Amino acid sequence: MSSNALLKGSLQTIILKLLEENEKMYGYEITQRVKELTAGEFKITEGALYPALHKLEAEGLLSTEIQQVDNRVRKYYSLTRSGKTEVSSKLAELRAFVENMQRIVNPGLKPDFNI
Amino acid sequence: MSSNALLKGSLQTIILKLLEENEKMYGYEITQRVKELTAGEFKITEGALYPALHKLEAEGLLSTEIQQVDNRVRKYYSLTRSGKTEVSSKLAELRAFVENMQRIVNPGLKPDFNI
DNA sequence: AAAATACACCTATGAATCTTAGGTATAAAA
DNA sequence: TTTTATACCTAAGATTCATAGGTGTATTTT
Repeated sequence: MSSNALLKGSLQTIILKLLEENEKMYGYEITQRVKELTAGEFKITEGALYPALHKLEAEGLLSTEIQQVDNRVRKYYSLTRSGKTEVSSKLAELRAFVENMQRIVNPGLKPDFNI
Repeated sequence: MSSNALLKGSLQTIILKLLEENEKMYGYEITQRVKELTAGEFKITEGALYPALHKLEAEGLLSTEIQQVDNRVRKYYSLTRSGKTEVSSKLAELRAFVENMQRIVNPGLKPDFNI
């Protein structure tokens, strides 16, 4: 996804958070939503996204449901119960990461907690 | 480094930023400084650090200087001119990453710019 | 009508980054 | 004397992602 090296490791967090807000989404929709939320700065490639979705499903964090729309197949993903728990955990990790990076790059500055 | 998946890709940024503030540092010192700045939450492993330092040196961003201290060898790293330029670029990337993650996980919230 | 783009899924290969697990050696502390 | 701290290093494997494909339908553009 995109050319930003920092993005490594953040894809699961992004997927889980979007599904926390949207009940169910399909793969292509996720790529578009991320593009639109970040003004095109994050581009999730399908080569990264689909394996990530399959892995989250295999771990029991997501469940799937196929739908036919105009002779096209859509595979909708939703959070399972343990998926919902995992979202909080991933967001806590993200907050900790940002705080710690702030301590390194902004030494002497009070950390903020709005992420 | 540590168990946080988000850290993937942030090591170069950390190294370059620490060297921007310290003139010169050696490898072991970097691991200790990061541990102390993050209250032990980021643990940079030597298996990650040394290859990263060697790569940054090979790319011309860092220069080295050997020193003897009590019969022990220390290899000090400093930013080259292009290393100094690269710091700004990496920090800009970090800010962009955080802002975009905020747009995803805190939709409807004003981004902050203190990183 | 034909060609290109958008929609929608997928996988395989390789690159990059990290963890784990070693190895070498000196100095200090238990 | 053994462990911990200091200080450097590498090799093998895991994980994650980008690139580059493949399949097929629907819509838009030419």
